Amino acid sequence: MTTSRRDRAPVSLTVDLVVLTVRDGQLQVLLIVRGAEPYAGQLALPGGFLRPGEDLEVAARRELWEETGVEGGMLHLEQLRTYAARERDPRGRVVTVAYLALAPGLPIPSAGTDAQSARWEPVGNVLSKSVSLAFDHNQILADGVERARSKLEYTTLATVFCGETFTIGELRHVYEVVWGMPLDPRNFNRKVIKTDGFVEPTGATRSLDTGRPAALYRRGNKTDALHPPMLRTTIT
Amino acid sequence: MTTSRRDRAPVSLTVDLVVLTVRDGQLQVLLIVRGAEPYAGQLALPGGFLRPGEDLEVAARRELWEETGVEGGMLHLEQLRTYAARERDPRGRVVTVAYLALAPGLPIPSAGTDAQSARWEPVGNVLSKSVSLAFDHNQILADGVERARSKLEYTTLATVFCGETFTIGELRHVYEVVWGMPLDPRNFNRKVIKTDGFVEPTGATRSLDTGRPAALYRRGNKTDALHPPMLRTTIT
DNA sequence: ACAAAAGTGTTGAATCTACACCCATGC
DNA sequence: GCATGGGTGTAGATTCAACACTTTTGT
Repeated sequence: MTTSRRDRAPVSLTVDLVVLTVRDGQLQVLLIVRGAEPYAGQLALPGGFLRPGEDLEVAARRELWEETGVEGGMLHLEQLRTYAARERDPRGRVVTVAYLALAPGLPIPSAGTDAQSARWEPVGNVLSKSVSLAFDHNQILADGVERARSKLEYTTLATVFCGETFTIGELRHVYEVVWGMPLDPRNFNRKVIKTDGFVEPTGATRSLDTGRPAALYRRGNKTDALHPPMLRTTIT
Repeated sequence: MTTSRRDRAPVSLTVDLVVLTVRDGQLQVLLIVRGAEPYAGQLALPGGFLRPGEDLEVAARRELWEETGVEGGMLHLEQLRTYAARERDPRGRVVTVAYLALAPGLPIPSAGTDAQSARWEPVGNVLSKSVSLAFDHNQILADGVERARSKLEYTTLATVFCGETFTIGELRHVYEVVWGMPLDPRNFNRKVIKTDGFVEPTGATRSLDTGRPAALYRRGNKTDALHPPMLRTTIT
């Protein structure tokens, strides 16, 4: 190690969050309107600077709370990727660690202290570039959505989009929205039920406006890997 | 954004590499003996400080070359994860971005300028703690191996462990070593051949010491996703 | 001839897909 | 009754796992 002290680039670290939910039959992302330069007034992912001695995941939950009022205590949070391109932030060398959060349908967030406002936006509007985000946040969002899509295939993660208890139909709805394709309700039902540890019945049922009441389930004990995976047999 | 300047923790960024290869029927990782404090004389993953204005992936290839003499030009390199626990480095707040590299059987590296020596070590010896690494590198290695194992299932990545051209037997050997389980040569053959874009025949054959010569293949045009995946049907 | 590795055939089991069909509720 | 969504049955196609068997080389 002959690295001299001046070869060690000191950088600022930020944490940004891709918070996804399923609302109104669409996959939506939580965005804020930036209140300060750079990119003041523009839409961006929630996030901010890591504080001295703070852990990344702690910082992620804190920023989420401060900027959007969303309580991060019980949502699924996983590290997505780190972005460090030189020109990504006009303030200098700012490296960001992006996190992916998946949440059940959340209340419309109330503006916190650090943001003028926060809101849900359908990801389709952002990915198609009709809504443009600050920094490289369009890219980060695209990576997050891609991660979510593929994780639905080989993990039980879809259940975190649902509430504490849910019907198989609701779970199927999550898959259909995230993958953007219809699934056969009858085959989906069987597949989920017979996959060990995916969901477990609560015994209760839920009545919708119309139709037969559906059995309610909660998340199974299998946290992640699905064997065999839920296949989307169409082309990718 | 009311973040004051002192709330922005300046950190040092390092890049560390989990370089995996298949040698002598074992999955092996490239390690160096640290030449400087902290952890001088102890084994560690190759890596080092990011230089001002340097991109992460460039830094990863540079450190690999400087510390081990391995030419990173043509090996598969992907970001693994970022580690930022407060106590992970005695020098202060040092955050590391870990990269995973997969390479065909490489020559035994010659020591470079920054390391007293570099060598291959079977990952089993490290994961079982009979070999202990500096910093949190044991954890980083475990995460890298886990990533490699699962990527073999649903991507064509196993081919990067092979040379430019390879036999199906060699490819199967990669799977067997990384997954640590025997596979049926006959079924494996068919599965790989019929999976569109996995491998394509070169027309040539290769003779081993004994047995019928095997047809040679090169990587197919499908870079990543495998549909359907190569399933390990046994318990995980 | 024999050993060894490559590759093909085949068979029964399991799974997937596309339906027909029944069930339970609100209106 | 009728619309609507929940859930079961089932037949044909596809895939999988296991293993017999043939092919092609070196010795």
